[in-house]
Amino acid sequence: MHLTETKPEIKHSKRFWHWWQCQRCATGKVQAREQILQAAFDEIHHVGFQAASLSRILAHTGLTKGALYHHFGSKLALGYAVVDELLLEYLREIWLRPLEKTDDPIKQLISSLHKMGENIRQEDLELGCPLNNLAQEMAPIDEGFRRRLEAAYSEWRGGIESALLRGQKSGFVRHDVDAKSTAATLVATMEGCIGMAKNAQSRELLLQCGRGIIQYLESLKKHTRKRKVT
Amino acid sequence: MHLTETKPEIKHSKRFWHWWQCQRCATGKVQAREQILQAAFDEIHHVGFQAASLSRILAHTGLTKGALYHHFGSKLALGYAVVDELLLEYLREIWLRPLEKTDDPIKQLISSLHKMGENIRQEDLELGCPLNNLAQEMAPIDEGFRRRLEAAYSEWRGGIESALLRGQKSGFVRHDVDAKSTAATLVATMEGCIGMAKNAQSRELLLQCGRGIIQYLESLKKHTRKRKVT
DNA sequence: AATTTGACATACCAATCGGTATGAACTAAA
DNA sequence: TTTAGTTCATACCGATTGGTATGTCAAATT
Repeated sequence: MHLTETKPEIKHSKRFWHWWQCQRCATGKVQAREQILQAAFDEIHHVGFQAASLSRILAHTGLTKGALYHHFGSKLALGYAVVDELLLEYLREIWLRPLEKTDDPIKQLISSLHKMGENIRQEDLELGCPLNNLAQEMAPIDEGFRRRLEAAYSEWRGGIESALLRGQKSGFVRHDVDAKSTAATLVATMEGCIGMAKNAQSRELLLQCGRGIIQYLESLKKHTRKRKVT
Repeated sequence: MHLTETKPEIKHSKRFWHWWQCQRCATGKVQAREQILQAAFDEIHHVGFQAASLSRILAHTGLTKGALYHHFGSKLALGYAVVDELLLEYLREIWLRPLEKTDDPIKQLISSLHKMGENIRQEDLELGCPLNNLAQEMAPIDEGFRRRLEAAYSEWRGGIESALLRGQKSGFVRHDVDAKSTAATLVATMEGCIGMAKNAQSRELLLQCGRGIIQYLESLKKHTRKRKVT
């Protein structure tokens, strides 16, 4: 899944000819697959996977079905690729990577929540969490989707769990909290809050729920002065 | 919701003759609309609204499009009716009605959670909460759906909020809890837990999250002996 | 008895869906 | 230069979709 890192900057010098300016070859050829992936992600984020239209996806890229079915075997395969190559990466970059670098997961999570509450755009508020959207729609319908999304959720919970355990060792987290169930409750609550705010189209409700989560997180803090780090 | 018990055993006998025994008119006529409603609810619960097929819905009822478009103006109108006449009733009966009768909302909520955890069928676990499903799918797409579903959520939150306020007056709930934001967080967390358990297809995860919610509810209790009621 | 209205069934429609077959343009290898 | 393999575009397919127009029969109304 990480093999796409190897995409070359200038793959071939082929882009300069065709006697004057082949728009397609000049700009997008090497990115055709990524274009489709991103457009598919957007389309799915807007209308869900089942209602996602391949024609609309392609219309947004300027490509045609020939390109799509050259890179992806089917609509389902395209959907899987969106999860594997985009959704999972977003999750890791936004939620998991920051947690790996800290011994104070509570502080880090609160920081992430604040950052999200401040930076979230109206459109994203209305569209909700793409991971949760896809999970709620496709989990009962397609086992392939369900397994991939469950793997993502599992990784998410696992990341929080191990961060909480590290936090306990470092003295930032109370020792009587069960890391595993706390991680599960945290993820579930965050997704639930985003979903509720999405339906209400209310940033205020999102912030309200966010404060509830932060309050919950604060209750997990260890208050001894055993270690005081900046 | 349980009215479907009265559906006739001999589903297709209606075509046996018009002039001596019209099965349809004899038994099911008044229920045709409710049959379609219930079948639509099931179909939507299984595949979502957009992917819901009118043909499949009708196939499950034995009726035809003539009946459907006689009672409902469009697929959208059918979807709205499902929300207004079925979903909202479920919500009120299962979650809101019990709360109205008690002065100890925490006890009541914990009881409801236990009941749900014990009685939930595997199929319902996999399909998730129909209200949440519909909200996550349709809120960004159709304003009519969104408003109706938001009205439902608002009623849900409001019911919990006023129950919490009554609980405070009666001395069962701590006075420093903010009823409104607590109600919002509770609903969001419950939906989030159901959604997460649905994706994981794990009753264990559902129970785990449920314990997390109960733990949160316990923290809202007032522990004075001011009033001790059975 | 005659007529209207309600409650459906039947047959059909254009539009859209995901998917495929074929071929053109181009590159890399021989 | 020839050949083989990529990378797409074009044109088309059957299936399914929501929706409609018309017809039929029973009950209600006049």
